[in-house]
Amino acid sequence: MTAPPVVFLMGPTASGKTDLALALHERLPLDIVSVDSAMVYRGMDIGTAKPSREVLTRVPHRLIDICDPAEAYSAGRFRADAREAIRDIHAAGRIPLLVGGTGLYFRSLEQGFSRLPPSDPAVRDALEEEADLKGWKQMYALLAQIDPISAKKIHPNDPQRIQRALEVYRITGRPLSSLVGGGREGGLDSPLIKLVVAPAERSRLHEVIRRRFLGMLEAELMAEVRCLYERGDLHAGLPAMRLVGYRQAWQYLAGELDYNSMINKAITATRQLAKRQLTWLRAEPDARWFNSDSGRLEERVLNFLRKDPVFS
RNA sequence: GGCCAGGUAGCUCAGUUGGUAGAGCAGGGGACUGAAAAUCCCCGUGUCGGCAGUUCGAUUCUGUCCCUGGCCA
Repeated sequence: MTAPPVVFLMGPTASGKTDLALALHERLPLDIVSVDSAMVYRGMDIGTAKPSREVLTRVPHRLIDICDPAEAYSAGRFRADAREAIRDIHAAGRIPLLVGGTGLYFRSLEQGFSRLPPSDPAVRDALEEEADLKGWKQMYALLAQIDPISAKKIHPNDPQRIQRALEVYRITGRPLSSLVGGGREGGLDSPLIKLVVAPAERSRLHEVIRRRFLGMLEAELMAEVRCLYERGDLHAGLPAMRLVGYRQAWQYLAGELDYNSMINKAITATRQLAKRQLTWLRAEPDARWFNSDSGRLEERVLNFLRKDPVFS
């Protein structure tokens, strides 16, 4: 008896994953788990293109609205949360449909992680302060001393990864590279069906992204962001406030951007996000691709799934 | 109509004391082990507005024409 299966539905932002997932849920014994680093945040609905309130109550989605924007969610938490969700769904005799566009989350779930410590805000703050003082060049030099192997892999201009490598060293006393060397563990051992939906034409995706953002503004995105802005305990450095759209809207509210620049920069940032997502997807082995801008998408995906013994 | 300032990469502009040019942004490709909608790496031939002249050689100098913006009529 092999482990029960799991379906991945992956795609860049604005490719229609959410609607497709709902359609699949209606016709097959699939329950939805979100794989989205932005939809986890509560009170961030319009800009993350979450399914509507109405849809969420009718069709449960796991891993949406599970984190306050003041907190940093993480790939590590995702992996644990997702495994629990998968276990529950399997226990109910159904099949998990993991839907989203966050490449790192999919990979960490599928392949697991090396035994590394989770991030530690206190250590990060300390490193941040140190870097403000000495500069990241110095921090990189430090890393090169304690962990030359990691330093070789990390670009000197990549503060985020330099910081993580130093953090791991401070917490464990061991270089990141030595811990990663042990390989990953805790990956999924379920059979996987991987679906990718993406438009064949990039220009088409760009157009959809533009229209969608303008639609978000009409849906009162600014009121939503103003609400977050006025909470008082949030700031621009938080992961949640660096999300595409929210970052630019925040800058606009802070008077750093005029309204039109805000719109243009948000749309541009979304396009760039979609491009990065596509880079993950192209590297994904064994995925079945569906063109999202030719017709009858649901039907094509459904036909494909029904051919699988899992659904017969 | 006159004067001035411009017309250089998709956009904003720099530059060449004459040897056919380079940044930022956009765009494309890539990386990705607890922030990942994040963070980073790589990629720049374009009649240097048209035509003519000077010159071994003009995008660079001269003339002329066209276009844009400003000022004056």
